[in-house]
Amino acid sequence: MNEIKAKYNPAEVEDKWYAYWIRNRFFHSEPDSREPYTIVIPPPNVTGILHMGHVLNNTLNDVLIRKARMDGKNACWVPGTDHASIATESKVVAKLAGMGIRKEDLTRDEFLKYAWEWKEEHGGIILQQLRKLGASCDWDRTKFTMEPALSDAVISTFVHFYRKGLIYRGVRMVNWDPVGHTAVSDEEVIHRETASHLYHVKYFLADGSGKYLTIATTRPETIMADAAICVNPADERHKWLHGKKVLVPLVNREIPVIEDDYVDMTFGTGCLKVTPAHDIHDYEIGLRHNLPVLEIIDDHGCLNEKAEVCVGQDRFVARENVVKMLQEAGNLDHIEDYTSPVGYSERTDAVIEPKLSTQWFLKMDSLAKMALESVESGKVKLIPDKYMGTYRHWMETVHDWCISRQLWWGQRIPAWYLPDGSFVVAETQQEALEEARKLQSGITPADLRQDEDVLDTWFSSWLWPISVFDAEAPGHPDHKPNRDLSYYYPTNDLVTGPDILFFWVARMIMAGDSFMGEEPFRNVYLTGIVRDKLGRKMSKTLGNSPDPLDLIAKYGADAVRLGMLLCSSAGNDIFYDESQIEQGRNFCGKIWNSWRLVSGWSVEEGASQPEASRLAVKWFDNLLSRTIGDVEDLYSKFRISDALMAIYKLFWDDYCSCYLELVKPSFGEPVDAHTYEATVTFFEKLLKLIHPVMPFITEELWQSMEQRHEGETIMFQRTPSAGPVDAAFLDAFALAQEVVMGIRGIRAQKKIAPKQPLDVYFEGALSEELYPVLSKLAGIKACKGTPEGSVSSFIVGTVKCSVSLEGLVDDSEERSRLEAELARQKGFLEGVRRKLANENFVAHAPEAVVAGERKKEADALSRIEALEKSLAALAK
RNA sequence: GGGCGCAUAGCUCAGCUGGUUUAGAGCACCUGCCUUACAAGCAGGGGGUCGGCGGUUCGAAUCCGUCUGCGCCCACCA
Repeated sequence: MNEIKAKYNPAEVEDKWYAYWIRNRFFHSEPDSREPYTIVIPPPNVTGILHMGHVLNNTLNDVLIRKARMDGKNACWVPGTDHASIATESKVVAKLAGMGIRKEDLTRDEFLKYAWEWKEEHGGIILQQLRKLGASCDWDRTKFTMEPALSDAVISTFVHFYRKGLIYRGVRMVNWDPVGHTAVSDEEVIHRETASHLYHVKYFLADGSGKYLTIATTRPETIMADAAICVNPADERHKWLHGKKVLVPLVNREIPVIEDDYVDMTFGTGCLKVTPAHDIHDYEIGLRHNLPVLEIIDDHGCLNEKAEVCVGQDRFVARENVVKMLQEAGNLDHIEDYTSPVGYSERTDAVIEPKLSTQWFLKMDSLAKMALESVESGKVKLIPDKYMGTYRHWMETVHDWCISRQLWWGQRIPAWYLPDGSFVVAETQQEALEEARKLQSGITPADLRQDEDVLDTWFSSWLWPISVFDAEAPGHPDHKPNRDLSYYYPTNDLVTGPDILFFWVARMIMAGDSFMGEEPFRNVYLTGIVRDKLGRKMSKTLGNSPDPLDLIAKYGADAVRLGMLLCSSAGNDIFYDESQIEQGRNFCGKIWNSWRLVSGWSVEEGASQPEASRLAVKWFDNLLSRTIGDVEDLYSKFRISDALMAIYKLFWDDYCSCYLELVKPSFGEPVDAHTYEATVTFFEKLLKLIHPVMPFITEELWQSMEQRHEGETIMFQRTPSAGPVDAAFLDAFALAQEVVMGIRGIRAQKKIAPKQPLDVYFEGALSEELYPVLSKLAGIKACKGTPEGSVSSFIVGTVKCSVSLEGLVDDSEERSRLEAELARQKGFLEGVRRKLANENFVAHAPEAVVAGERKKEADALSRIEALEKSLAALAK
């Protein structure tokens, strides 16, 4: 047995054991005959740094993986990072800007060189940080979504879907991010209610009559792109306009008045300006009415020469100026305040500009159908299942996925254009050349021009659970899985946030269905969002997110892990507060000190076991078994925080506060060997139970319990199993504990020192067997018969406990206490009797329930009798 | 605008298909204790008419309806 320090020092212990685990490659997994248990990490952005959300997510992942490992499974947690194309590219652009370099001035290759340098420099910091948290990832398997093999998988997938006719190229209205200079998918647009104005603008008739109509618009800067004015054909108010032409204000271009049912007669003035280039609905109206498309906003969100006015100005600057000009020109009727939803880019927070452009799309109908079926059939379980509804809704209304991005950082779209504008899709340039030559025989490599765009990041991350094992599999449904893939796939559980349920989870299911014919995981545990005490989402801009590494340094990783888990039921948001981490630290201290106590005992081999110790061992053994059963059940339902709380209470309240107090020898006395052995065994089991949550302190203590050898670890110890449970004994013991609390209560109330011996008389169903427990925990002598003189009495269940207090008690105080209790009991009895007097109740309720009520009645009566007796005795 | 979810102690939550001594836990709080493992601790204690109203039932925190207040998702009525 090793010396144990007075205080637990997490910093030193954590680094030591993490290095030990790595040195022994305990986290590494290879396929073998054991049952696999697999988790793939939700890959964080390669240039990201650890935040509290990661802490929560990865702690949960680590708890699951460590638990599985101790359950004897071959546990494999695959780590890695995501290239996060738009997020990373914008960071690189910002960094270059700081160096005075503009992206536009670089070639693609030059830019990518910078980007890779950045990735090498900052990439993987977050993976280093995860080590501080204790994450037991198989680092040998670390993957990056843009590494060559995984990129190849992305390309194969693209080609596969293209050849199946699921990927197409087309001109569509897309969500344009004018800051990121790229299209983004519908899912990357966040709508927020935004205060703006509704501008009422007069459009004069082209016939010079001076008549005009008024339209309401939120976007006056787009009027120069108007192609028509539209009214509802059923709208009587505007019948006079049918077939007329009006002039676009400021530019005086003539446009027709058209009729379309789309127009809502109750909104605004019932007249709509149609701007096909800059509004999705207008675009559709334009298609129906064959209207010209006039684009006046460029990729940067500035007005171009086609606008004729405010050329070169940013769209919001132009808005102000156009309004001024309208006013001056007499075209502005009035302005009203108006709040409407505006789309923002998830990544850059820029206001999304609907923009017509040529993009690549993946047809979602059939994929979404499969993915919906996977969840509805229960093959993939969402935890909690409240997300089923939104999942279904999304799957049923999903649009085709815009997968092209006008960026450089990412997998470049494998399409090559021929000089005549036609294109071929192929995995390599060589193949593309062959394909192209089938179209035009004389094509040379120099004639081919590869598409400039890259693929959406999610187009690579949706392959993650497959490609991390076998990058050949995606894109090749007939591929024979390699050893890793066939062993580890499907993975078991996925822990992630609900915010990427559709971005990522749903699409992984689609990819799994498509290429493996099997869902990529069984359970999806959706965590909440980590918020601060005030309920605000943790964010860098608010500055309300602590640095997890600071917390780890201050409290220890185990404390941080426990603190995060304590308050994290699945799907609910987490209200982070540092006090939770303090609680974790305190628990570490408790565990530490309990072992300090036990390890300090001297053992006397031949000594007989005190009765209190024998009972304590029997009790804790049963309680441990029962709790292990409960904990297993809670884990199976992913009720991690409840499982943790059960172990926490078992350790602290039951083992430390009760068990150790019962078996603790008097100061300087030795402990008998039986008790000692049991105490150590219990402690070791408790360490194993809590190890998945608190890996460091448990390893430290487990290692110090006896001489261990290199290569031994608590990590691979088996989860303690539950033995038979003597429920009757546990109940009897619980009753005794209540008696102890009652006696302690009287001591506190009467200010009687804990060590002052007391005689206590018991009447009723209290097992005499447990008297030694009472005696040790409450410092009393248990007596039979009737007490003489002053007593203070209380009732537990149907046991009357009378504490003999000759000379110590104040009768009037005792009387009022007893009277209050009597009144409470009478009220209770009355309630029970009211129920029993109800004929309907007796007739309709199940017999067992009625019997239960009768038992309550009888118990209450006996308690009342006992209390009355005590009061009568007091009166004497 | 549509859909989903949530309202239980000061805070965070349990309470599964209605009946287990007239609601539980952790934290916080209050009162005693520096009792030789631990003051980051020990012992004790207070605190909720289970959001409002109505209904079903012998019986409702638990089921149904409705109202109120939150949260989330979806949706570009200009």
